[in-house]
Amino acid sequence: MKCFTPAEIEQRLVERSVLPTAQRIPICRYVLCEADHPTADDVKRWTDKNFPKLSLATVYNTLKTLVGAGLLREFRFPHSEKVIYDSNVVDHFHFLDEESGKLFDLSGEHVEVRAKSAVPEGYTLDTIEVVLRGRKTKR
Amino acid sequence: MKCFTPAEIEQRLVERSVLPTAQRIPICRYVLCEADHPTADDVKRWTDKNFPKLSLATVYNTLKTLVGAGLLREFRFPHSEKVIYDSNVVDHFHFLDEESGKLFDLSGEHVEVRAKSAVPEGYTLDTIEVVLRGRKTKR
DNA sequence: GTTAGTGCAAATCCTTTGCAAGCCG
DNA sequence: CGGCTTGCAAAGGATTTGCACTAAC
Repeated sequence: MKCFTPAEIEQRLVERSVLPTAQRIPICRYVLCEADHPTADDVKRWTDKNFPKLSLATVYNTLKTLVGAGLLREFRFPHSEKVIYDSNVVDHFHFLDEESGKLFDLSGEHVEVRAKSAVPEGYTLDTIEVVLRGRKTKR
Repeated sequence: MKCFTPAEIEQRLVERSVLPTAQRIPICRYVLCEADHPTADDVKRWTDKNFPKLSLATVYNTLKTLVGAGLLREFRFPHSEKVIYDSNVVDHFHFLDEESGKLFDLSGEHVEVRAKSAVPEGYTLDTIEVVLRGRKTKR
């Protein structure tokens, strides 16, 4: 898990032309460092504990702003209707624990996709998404 | 696109212990034959045209029943918050046209995934999901 | 006649939006 | 001052649910 100092967070925001407001910094602290594939709801629960005056709308606004700034990615997975945010903005895949819903990041080294003949006639391939699903091995 | 006769549809339902009611048969006709990755909404729009008395709740109930019976699969894709139904119940992957939202089925021949080292320690791999995303080639 | 299926409307969940008020440059 | 940000509450879209009604064994 990456860990940025408050100063580093502020710097990253400024770099991307996002004003580092009093609400955005704590949200970033959680979302970019501490959290692991959180939902908006997870973020709200965390801010409720730590920064009680922060509103749900601001959570959503900030998350959207961060996604727009390229500091965060949003995913939608088959197992949940909620949007899931990922501070890992490098291309990667996921492994889903079907029991707990926990997600593991998989880098390109772990998964190889060969999609040569898969792109329909007249189309250009843009991105590849892979989700492996499984569960804890029973023994 | 598969095409079943009304009799075949009825038989498939009965085989899976799903009562072939007056509402379910038309829904199946659309969903199992005519439709291409429809949403619940698509189904409702179709029944509104062809079987006006059919309620939204029945559409959802029927879709859920069909999924439970293994006649239909449901998917959730990153580009849409709606559930998408697929009459192709054999394992396969998808190509998404990011502009139109249209989905193409890809069989295992088209895409090869090597996931050897990707499964986290202590986990067993269950299924693999792949979505390729792209758009029409500009020329 | 009992059980399963249907229709309707209300409810729920997640997310977005409108708008008035606050803050910062 | 003027624009961006915030908070609140209301609205919105997708799906589910409660319940009375109907239909099929």
